Amino acid sequence: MARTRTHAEDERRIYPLLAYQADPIRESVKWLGRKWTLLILRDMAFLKLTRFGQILRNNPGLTPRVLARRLRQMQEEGLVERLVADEKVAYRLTSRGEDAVFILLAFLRYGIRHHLPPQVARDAESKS
Amino acid sequence: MARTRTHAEDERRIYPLLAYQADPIRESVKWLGRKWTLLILRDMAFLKLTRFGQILRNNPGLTPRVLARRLRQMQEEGLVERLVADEKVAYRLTSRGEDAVFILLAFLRYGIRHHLPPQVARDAESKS
DNA sequence: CAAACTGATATCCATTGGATAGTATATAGG
DNA sequence: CCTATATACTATCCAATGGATATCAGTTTG
Repeated sequence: MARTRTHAEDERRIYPLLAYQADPIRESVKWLGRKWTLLILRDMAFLKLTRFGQILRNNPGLTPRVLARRLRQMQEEGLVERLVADEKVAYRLTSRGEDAVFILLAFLRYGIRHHLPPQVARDAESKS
Repeated sequence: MARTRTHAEDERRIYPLLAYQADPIRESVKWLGRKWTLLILRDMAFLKLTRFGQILRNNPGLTPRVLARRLRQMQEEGLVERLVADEKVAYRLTSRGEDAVFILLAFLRYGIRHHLPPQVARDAESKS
């Protein structure tokens, strides 16, 4: 009864051979690709929102529990910093967080081309 | 005991006023931002992979169940098409799927800057 | 002084994703 | 000819994540 290998076993057999596979897309997707992360970055980068409540109100569907967890993760990953001044909390992008604007612009461009009513998309294209 | 409004109720109160808020980043993130979607697109766009098994083997952690579901969703969203020729299945990017390369390139650039060992990152920058 | 707003946290349930095993069909080798 | 292997999946089951709601402690505001 020779047992066949499972999928995970196959992977463990194959991947040690590569040892360190530099895979920048995989890495950056891993850090930035979780739900809400890019939308929070957009609010901070383009709309200059800094407050918990502002970001929460600007993202229908986002709940306080999820926003709190995402902001904590983004701090751990060095994308944002949490500042307390005058008893008030403010979140600010780090330089690493600001570098994500190029990704946001790529999504913006794609969204304009594919997710707007055609007339609006044409107007937007002609302006750029 | 005047009940306070829930978060979801607040949203329903606010958002109908805006009726249609064109939000290209939100839309494109919604379609492309689910786990594995961008990595599958990368495999197809850059590595020219077309087969289920190729994509599966190229993404450690991705399981057949998830890949099958993601490919089906990506077909529904018009990102890929499923072709059967000669009893063999092949997946191909649609033009909409190919437009996602700009997003992939933005992630690539970010990943090179922030998720590679510094020496490797410098080498990669100087070549571009 | 009470209501409302701030930045959260706690509890609970639904959805999604991951690990593993198994299917049907086809081809290859001993 | 029978076994082994590959291909493209599907089926079960469990774990992790996300969403809805309520709540809280500490200001502000009316």
